[in-house]
Amino acid sequence: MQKIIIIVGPTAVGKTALSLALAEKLKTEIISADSVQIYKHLDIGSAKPTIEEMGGIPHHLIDCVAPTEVFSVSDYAALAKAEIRRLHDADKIPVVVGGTGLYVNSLIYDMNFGASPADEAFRLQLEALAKSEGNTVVHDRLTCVDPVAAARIHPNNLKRVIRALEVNHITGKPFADFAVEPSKTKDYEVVLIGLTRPRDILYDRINERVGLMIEAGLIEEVKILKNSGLNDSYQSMQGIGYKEVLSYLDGRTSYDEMIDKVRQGSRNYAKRQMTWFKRYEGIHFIDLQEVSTEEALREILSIIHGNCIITK
RNA sequence: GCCUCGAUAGCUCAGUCGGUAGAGCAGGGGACUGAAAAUCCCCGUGUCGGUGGUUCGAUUCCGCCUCGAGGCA
Repeated sequence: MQKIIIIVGPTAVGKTALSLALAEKLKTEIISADSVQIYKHLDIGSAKPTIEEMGGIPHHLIDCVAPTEVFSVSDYAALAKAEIRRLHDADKIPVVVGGTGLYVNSLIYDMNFGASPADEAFRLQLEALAKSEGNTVVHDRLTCVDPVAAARIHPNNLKRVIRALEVNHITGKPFADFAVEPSKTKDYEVVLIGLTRPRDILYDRINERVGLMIEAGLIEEVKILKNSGLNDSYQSMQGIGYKEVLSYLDGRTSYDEMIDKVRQGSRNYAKRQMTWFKRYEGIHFIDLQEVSTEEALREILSIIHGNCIITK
């Protein structure tokens, strides 16, 4: 079974720098697992590595779709798996790097996304129903057709309730069929590395990075996107840093407030990411505050080669 | 100097007709199967500015003090 290395961690922890060094050492290529970097023209706000930073190492699943397009996990899984196959065929160990937990899940678990695409009209209809009759009415419908899924999804989590109904609507089968215990993929041997830093230090880094993004021209970047016709109804514009700057450009928030909101959103996001990654069985956490890049690399290499040194 | 209004959770504030108090945000924990940087759930003891007084009992009423905002001189 061929190996893949997956490096995860909260935003601003230092994934890019480490993965670049690792890819260099392994003479391989990088596959991104990031739901915003997938978009073209969302560069500064998504902390996309620049061409210079990439230093000649090929990156995949970055700049794949236009900001006007809708993109989903199943799209991601298909594209990423194709890249992984290609690298394996070339005898390279793919390095997957990213902070989007669901995308990572789509690679390490066997997930069945195939059967039910999105049905926009159906979603809108149920959203309207929820607005007029309340969330519980929609949830009650789910209880009728799929009590198992209904029991697992909170009535207020409208998105999920609607998705479960959508699957049922399209396939005629309960959502729970797709949501059994996730089974680990047999396609490859996954080496999972989780990058961490003490909470307060990570938050400081986030706050600082937002300032750097502004200096680097984030507002100008969003202005161009806005002028090209994008607004907050687009999926791509829901990213942290984009929605807030858009709101500022529309005069709905002050400059200072906008900066605070971007920082806040990033911090909250980092916390959610950490919750997600903590759940992975067999993940090797490395605290970048305690070890140097060199030491981290050495540790990762020894994990890859079997003699696991597990860090605390 | 005088008058008025404030002072309650890390922040913004609500409230207690006198029986020691609660929202939003922040923060913490968690969930997550085709929007996931999205979406959602759970967690609130704080000398109620200080100090005297009235009272069985004061954060609440009264006096004084401190600090802040505004007004009049």
